[in-house]
Formats: sequence, C-alpha cells, structure tokens
Amino acid sequence: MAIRFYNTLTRQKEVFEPLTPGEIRMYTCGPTVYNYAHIGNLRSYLFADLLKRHLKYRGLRVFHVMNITDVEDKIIRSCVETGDTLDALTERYTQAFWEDLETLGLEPADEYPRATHHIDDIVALIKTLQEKGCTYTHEGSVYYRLRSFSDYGKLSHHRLEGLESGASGRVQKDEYGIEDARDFALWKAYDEADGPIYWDTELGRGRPGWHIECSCMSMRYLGESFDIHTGGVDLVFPHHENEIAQSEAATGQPFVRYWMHNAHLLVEGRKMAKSYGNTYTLRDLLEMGYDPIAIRYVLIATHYRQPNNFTFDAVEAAAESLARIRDFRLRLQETQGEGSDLSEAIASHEKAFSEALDDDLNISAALAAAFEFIRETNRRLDAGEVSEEAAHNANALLDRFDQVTGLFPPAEEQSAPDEVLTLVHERQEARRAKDFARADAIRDQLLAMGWAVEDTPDGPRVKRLLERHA
RNA sequence: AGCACAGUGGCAGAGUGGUUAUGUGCCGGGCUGCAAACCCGGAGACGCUGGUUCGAUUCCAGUCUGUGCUUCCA
Repeated sequence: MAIRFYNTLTRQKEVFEPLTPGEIRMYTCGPTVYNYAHIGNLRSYLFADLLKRHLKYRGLRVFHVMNITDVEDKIIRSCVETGDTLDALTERYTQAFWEDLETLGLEPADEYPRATHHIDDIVALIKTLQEKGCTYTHEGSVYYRLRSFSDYGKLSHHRLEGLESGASGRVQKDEYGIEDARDFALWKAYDEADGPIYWDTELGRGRPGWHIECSCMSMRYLGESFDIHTGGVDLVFPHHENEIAQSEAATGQPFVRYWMHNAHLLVEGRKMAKSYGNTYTLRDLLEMGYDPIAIRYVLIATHYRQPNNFTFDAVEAAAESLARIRDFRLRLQETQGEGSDLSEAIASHEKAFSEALDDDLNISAALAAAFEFIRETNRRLDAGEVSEEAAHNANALLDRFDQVTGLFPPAEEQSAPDEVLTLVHERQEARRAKDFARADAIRDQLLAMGWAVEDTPDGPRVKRLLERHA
C-alpha cells in the first residue's frame, strides 16, 4: 500500500513519491529562540518527528533540516529589554529547545542551521532576486515585489486581489515608499532601535527579513527542489507563500513537492492565549509532575490536521495507557516455555499499524491496532499458550511500535533494592503461613516505599510505581 | 467581513451510507486469601433543523458554536 499524505498545495491526499527514490529531504520550520517553546510549538515538532520516524520505518532514508531563527523582531526587542547580547539570549533558548526535544524523545534533525550563520548565503540569494528584477530598495531595505511572481497564492489559495482590498484601508502606500502594501522585506535596513544587532553587507547595514532565511537555508541543505516542508498552519500564509515566491523566483524550479501543516493545539477546550494563562511550556508541565512520555502521548495521539485539545485528564489517561504498555512488556519478558508462536497476530497487527500511518499518518488507527495486539496477546498469556520465543517476537513488535511513535518504551530493569526484596520474601513467608494481615501490612509498606507487589501463579512480581500526577 | 477547518459516549479520539474503533473512566463478572495485573460482559455518542435514501453520525442545504488565516504567532 502506498504512502499517502495530504498536501496543502493541492488540498488533497496524494501518493507520496520522493524526488530521489528511497531518499527524502524534509525541512521543518523551527523555533524562534527568544523564549521557551510552549506545548503548541512542540506539537508541531512532534508531528514532524512522527512523519520522519514513519518514513524511516518504511525503509526510506530521511535527511531532515530544522532551522533556528535567531534574529528577528521579537528577539531584538527582548535583547534590548533585558540587555542580553543576541548570542547569549539565543544560545540560552536554543539549548533549552534541544533539551525539550530530548525530554520528549524527538529524534534530532540532521542539521539545525541558524539564520545568523548564513548571512552571506542570505545576501547572495537576495542579490540573485535583485538580478531577476523581483525586488526594489527603499530607504536601505530590500523588498520583494509580489506582483512579479504570478503564482503567488497557490499554497494558501489567497488571491492577490483579495489581499489588496484587505489592505485598502491603510495609509497611502506612497507615504511608505513601498510599491505595494503586500510586498515584504527581504533585507531590513538598520534602525537605531536595533542597537548592536546588524550586519554590514553589500546590501548595506541591516539584517535579514524573516521569510528569506527559510528559503535560503532549506535550499542550501536540501537543494532547489525538495520533498517535504512542514510547519504549523499559521505559517501557510504568508510565511510559506513567501518562501515559495522567493525560492521559485530565484531558481525557476518548483520549491517543495509536499507541504504538510499541523493544526493548532487547544488547552482545556480553549485556544492557548496569554490572557487565558494557558500557554504551558514543557517545563511547566514537568514541574506539575507529569511524565514526559505521557505528554508526548497526548500531543501525538490526535491526527496532526485536527485541532488537538490538550487536557490534564487526557495526560492522566495517557499515563494509564503507558502503564498498561509497560505491564505488558514486563509480562512478555517473564514468559517462558512452549506455546504458540503468535506470528499471525504479529503480522496482522503490524500491517494494520503501518498501513494506518501510511494513510496520512492516521495515528489513532495505528494505536488502536497496537492496543488490540496487546489485548489479544494478554488473553493468550492468560491462557498460558504463548511460547518464550513468541513473547520475544511480540516484544520486538513493541520495539517497532516504539521506533515509530516513541510511545512503547522498553520496560526498565525492575531491579529492586535488597530491602524491598527482603520484604517481598517476608511477605511470601507470611502468606505461606496464612498470616494475611501481616502480608497485607508488608504490601502497604512496600507501596509506601514506591513498590507494588503483585501475586502471579509463578510467584510475586515487583514493580516500581510509576510517577503519576497526584 | 472573506477564506478555511472542526463540533462523536464522563474525558481524549478514529471511522463508516446499514454490523465492536481504540485508550482512559464507570458498572457487573472471572481470576486472587484479599488485592493488583489481566480477561470477559455492560451502560453510554455522533451540535441543531430540514433534504436525498429502503436506511445517515456518515451525502446535501441551512443554522448555531468553536478554532485558524487575512503580512512576520507552531
């Protein structure tokens, strides 16, 4: 079955075929590093992560680039307000961003190019656009002349006329010296308010506009045409539309084949907004005691093109689901002896799982297949009909589910300390002597120490209690 | 205002023109000394109003509500 993705460009699901068979080049619009990423930002990157992991699982090679926007209006404002240097500020939040990605279990991109490290490339690209006649300069700033690009609007399906009328209520354009209110800056001339943040280049003193860095760095690392470009829906217009205009005007080549955009995140049914006080960062949630994998679960478990309603109930439900997964894996590890081989169940559920993801990353159907496998296998384990080898193969299937989703982690070693093992032993003695009051007291004592003991036909099983939100 | 997307059981969230999503929670049962884990069963849903149809949650129209974009917010 072919892999199909919804392409914003065509507004429909299309069969996915990379430019180079077997190799995929993808670009993700990364963070503007002036603050900690909030969970809405992180949803975007988790979507790109799932996409990348699934393509790899399908045997395709993926080269993934994510930019770091480290010069931009808000960053400059923040520097001016705090007195931080640009480098100090952006480095701090870049490191924090990478920490967040690691905490949530995202696979790193292959490259994280930064705008400030590519000023020369950006200037060169702007010069190319100048040579092609699609720019003009006003008061030291270089603007892109939108009407020079006849395909403008093909991604967002905005029509230029509509945008023009939308801008009609503004001040006379002539007063700005900009030919058209829709034109955007490629290069911004230095302003006193920028303080020490500027570059002296052939274009004069100033800094790059926002859109140009993505055109520049994506093509620098991925070529003039590449396969996939991801980002949040809010970037469709104008950011990605402008990227297309810049890139295709400069190269004459189609820029990106598949544009994929994730919907936004709601929190407790409301949009995230500072005024609601619900713009959580990952750090906020960790401080509240939530498990990062449970957070990953909630952020990834909704189809990427659907609005995802982040609720604390959902995080707690996710933590329970993860406990179920862990218990299942522990059970598989303990399984010994002869029995059926499960090969049919493994094959059919893996097929359902992977074909669901082939269908525009239908994660819900994929997770349903995984949980059906767990339930059916638990039933067989209850019946004692699973062989050690089958359990091993089932565990390997869970590894593959984990490879794609990051939601089926291998069970950690449950090496209980000696004092716990001693108590477990004492409890067994008490049970053998039918001293159940003492046995139950020891069980409570162990619980208080953070260990659960469960009796199985093969003896007691000791599990570390999962951290859960109190 | 224009253009999009969405509204499913307590919560989260798929899907389908007629038959169990899945997870979590709840109720009952099995297993257990009791639990836990696990299994089985159950209740509970498709915003509202019309239309098409033998039959609609699924298609169409309208309506209400929410969300996004409309120049730099993932």
